Amino acid sequence: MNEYRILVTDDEEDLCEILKFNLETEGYIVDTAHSAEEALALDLQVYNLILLDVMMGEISGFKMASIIRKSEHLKHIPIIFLTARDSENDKLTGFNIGGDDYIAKPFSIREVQARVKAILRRTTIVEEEIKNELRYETLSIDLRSKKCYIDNVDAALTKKEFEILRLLLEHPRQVFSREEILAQVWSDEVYVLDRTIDVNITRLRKKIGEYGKCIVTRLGYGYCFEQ
Amino acid sequence: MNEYRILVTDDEEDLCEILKFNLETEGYIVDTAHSAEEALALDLQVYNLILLDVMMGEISGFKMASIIRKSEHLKHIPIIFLTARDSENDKLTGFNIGGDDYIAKPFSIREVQARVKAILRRTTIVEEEIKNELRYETLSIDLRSKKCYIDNVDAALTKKEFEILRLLLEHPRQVFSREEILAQVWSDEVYVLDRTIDVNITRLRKKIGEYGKCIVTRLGYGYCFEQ
DNA sequence: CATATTTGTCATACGATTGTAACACAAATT
DNA sequence: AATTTGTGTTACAATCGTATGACAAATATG
Repeated sequence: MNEYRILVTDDEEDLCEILKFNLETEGYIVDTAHSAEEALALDLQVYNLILLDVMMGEISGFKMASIIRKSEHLKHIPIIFLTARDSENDKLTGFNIGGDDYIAKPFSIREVQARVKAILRRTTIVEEEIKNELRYETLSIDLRSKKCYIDNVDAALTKKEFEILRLLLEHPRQVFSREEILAQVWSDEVYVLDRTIDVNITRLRKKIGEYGKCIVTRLGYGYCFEQ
Repeated sequence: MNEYRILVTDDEEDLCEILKFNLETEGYIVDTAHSAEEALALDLQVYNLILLDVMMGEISGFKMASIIRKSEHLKHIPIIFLTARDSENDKLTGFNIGGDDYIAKPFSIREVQARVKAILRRTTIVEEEIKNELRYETLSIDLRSKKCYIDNVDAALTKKEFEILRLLLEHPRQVFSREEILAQVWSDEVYVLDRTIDVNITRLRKKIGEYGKCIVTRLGYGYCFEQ
């Protein structure tokens, strides 16, 4: 779930390999294609990002990008164009087609890594907002279905457990006193003892496995989700 | 308190209204302006976010953004650019001006809502963190996480230690008598001896290393944090 | 209405925090 | 210099705060 798939499309095979190697050291899964035709034959929707050379054989990068942008299943995939040093026109065309970024050759590997990271971060934040989920590593909670997943497996939290986790996850690093948790999670319901929270925290911790350690007890203060 | 004000600036009045309506359903307070001139006449510092069309009459969105970025009172306000994909705008490099995000037209309302939410959350988290921090050189305390860091390393203070340090740090150079410290930190809890404070001060000093010297004893008066 | 699930309370055990006492030392006062 | 007063420091004990299992009450579900 934390793994991003990237497709590198460039007719220079050496360059493809350099990019592949350097992006893989960053933890991405990288495939390569050496022409637009080859790329379009792949199942593109598995990719989270496409690096696309502008100048390629029969079908140019721009042409390929516009094909992608016309496909319902693919149009959301961010595209970074690679092209020969700033011809302002190319840059314009690139953005017009809907490229998300643009890197001029020759480029530094560092620059590519940075831009890739920035784009992926931006798009995943937005995707999470659209899906209404909160996430920390492979722990995610879906605010619509009120479910908590760990490695995409439902942790089967009860209502109280879910609401406590939600509160903590919405404000990471902030310590919540028992009074605050009571006010937020139990709201104006009947009175319950402070100790009740401890018990619910214990149950929650047990259900979320390793992530249970992220719910930290701050002695005398309360509880807190630590990243 | 949870109300965010957003300014939408676009010369297409219909689009402004659509955005206004859809952002208001999300609970934001939305104003609109139909030109940069109109927008700049407003008291911009009340806004938490500005949505800015790039292509507008006399003053472009980029121009307006750079004006905002040059103002001390406004430069922190996040800006999301709205750009037309088919525009001939030759200032795309202006993304360097300091936009926080950009959205290409035509866009889905969902996408706009998501990006707005993402940006606002990000900026408020940062603001909260700044607001809730007390700092002296490389010693900092975070009032939300109740933690004290020295050179970004957690000093692992206990509750009493933290609360004493907080009191002193909130009023540097002010001498606090033991009675005052008791009242502030122990409040109406059980009685404890004056000497208890000495011991806690000693423990605190030990934990904050070199900064321990900043907690100065004023003989016959009490303690004080000296910068 | 019966059953399953969730939630709350109690009792106990354990460890961290905090308070106290005792002594050593420093500063002020005589 | 002697005395008084105030503070630093250590060690130890008391207290406090929390984790957790077991059970009961409440709530949801069929």
